Amino acid sequence: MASLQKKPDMKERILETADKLFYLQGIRAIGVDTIAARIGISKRTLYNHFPSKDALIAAYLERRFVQPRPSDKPPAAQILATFDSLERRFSAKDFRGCPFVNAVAELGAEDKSVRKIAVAFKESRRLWFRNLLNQLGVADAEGLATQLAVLVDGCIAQDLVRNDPSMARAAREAARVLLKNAGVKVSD
Amino acid sequence: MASLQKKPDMKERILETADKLFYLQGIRAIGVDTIAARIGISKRTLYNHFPSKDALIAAYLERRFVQPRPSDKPPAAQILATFDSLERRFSAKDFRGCPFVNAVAELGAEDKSVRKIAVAFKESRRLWFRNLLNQLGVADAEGLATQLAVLVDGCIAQDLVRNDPSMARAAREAARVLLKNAGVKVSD
DNA sequence: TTTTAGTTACACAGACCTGTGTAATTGCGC
DNA sequence: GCGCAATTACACAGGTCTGTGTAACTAAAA
Repeated sequence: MASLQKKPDMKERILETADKLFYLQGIRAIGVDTIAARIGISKRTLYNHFPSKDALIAAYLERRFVQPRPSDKPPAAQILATFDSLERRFSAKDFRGCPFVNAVAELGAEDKSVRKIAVAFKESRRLWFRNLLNQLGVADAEGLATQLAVLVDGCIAQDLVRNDPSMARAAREAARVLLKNAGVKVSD
Repeated sequence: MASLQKKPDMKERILETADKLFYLQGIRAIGVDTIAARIGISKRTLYNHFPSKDALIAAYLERRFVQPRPSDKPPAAQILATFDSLERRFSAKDFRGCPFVNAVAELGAEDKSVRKIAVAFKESRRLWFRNLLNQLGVADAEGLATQLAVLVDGCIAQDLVRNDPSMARAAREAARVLLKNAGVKVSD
């Protein structure tokens, strides 16, 4: 009972629920039983869609790997808007840090596949910054992109422990100074 | 056998070992059996010194809460030296991020006592920065201290996933720019 | 020597975990 | 209605974990 068998891909339903639980409570803290029970399916069904918990973890992280959608705003505004968006997400009470950093922290360095996707995610964001900086004609786009990536992860970590969304604004202000210092015209 | 009963406080020996294992492999990943076995003592002895694993975790984090020792170097140099020190620690292969951030990531937000000590640690470092900035006569010492704290945690998180000690240098360069922008004379 | 505090070995309870096996059942397309 | 694929309930193996109970042992203090 209580299972009306909605069409939308069982696999996706499992992933949705795993995402919520893994992210909010930790990967190690959540067992597959818990996930199945939350959806109202049997554990067997879950294992029919994912061969192991590790596979589910991998799929969870891959699903979290989303690129920012392209924008027509000016590059400098896009960069600063990153931090505004972070501040908004910090304010939601279901924010609990970066899922990739958390996964590496939880699962340890020996878990190669987790570390691999985490690195890929971090690098993809750094490259997104670098691309915008190149559009702005910044000389050391490489270095500045790295610094911006550091600011992003820094305010995320700070908010994770402090629950203080204003950390995003601090990071934004720092980013603004760094951009100005690199010769970028920045409005506010 | 294999237990020569060295005097030095059993409690401290337990903490030393717990520290190493908790930090390198994760708190949830290490059981009390593992810690006891590593020292060569019985699990019973461990529980004679700590009433529960939670108590051991708390003691582990408290032991990690060390303040930087006072220095006679000029304040600006002390601030920048923070990042040099981080780069050195990143290069050691037994570095695995910030134990407080990791603990919060692992144990979740519901664990109040862990979060509490993590917040205290982050704030103590921020205040250390603020104090130095005040000595330098920086106008917004409060805000800049927060930004520096963000840079510290940012490069730590980046190094945790990327294993790239140069992240500390990127953060240091960003810190240098922020200091200069605040009117601080900075040598190199 | 006797007392005492710390430690040991070891078993065990109770919980939770991942993953599998199986036979019955359900819903859907045909 | 029939067949088929997905799902279900449920038991279970085998492992891990935290924490306790107990009786014997050891070393050092008294």
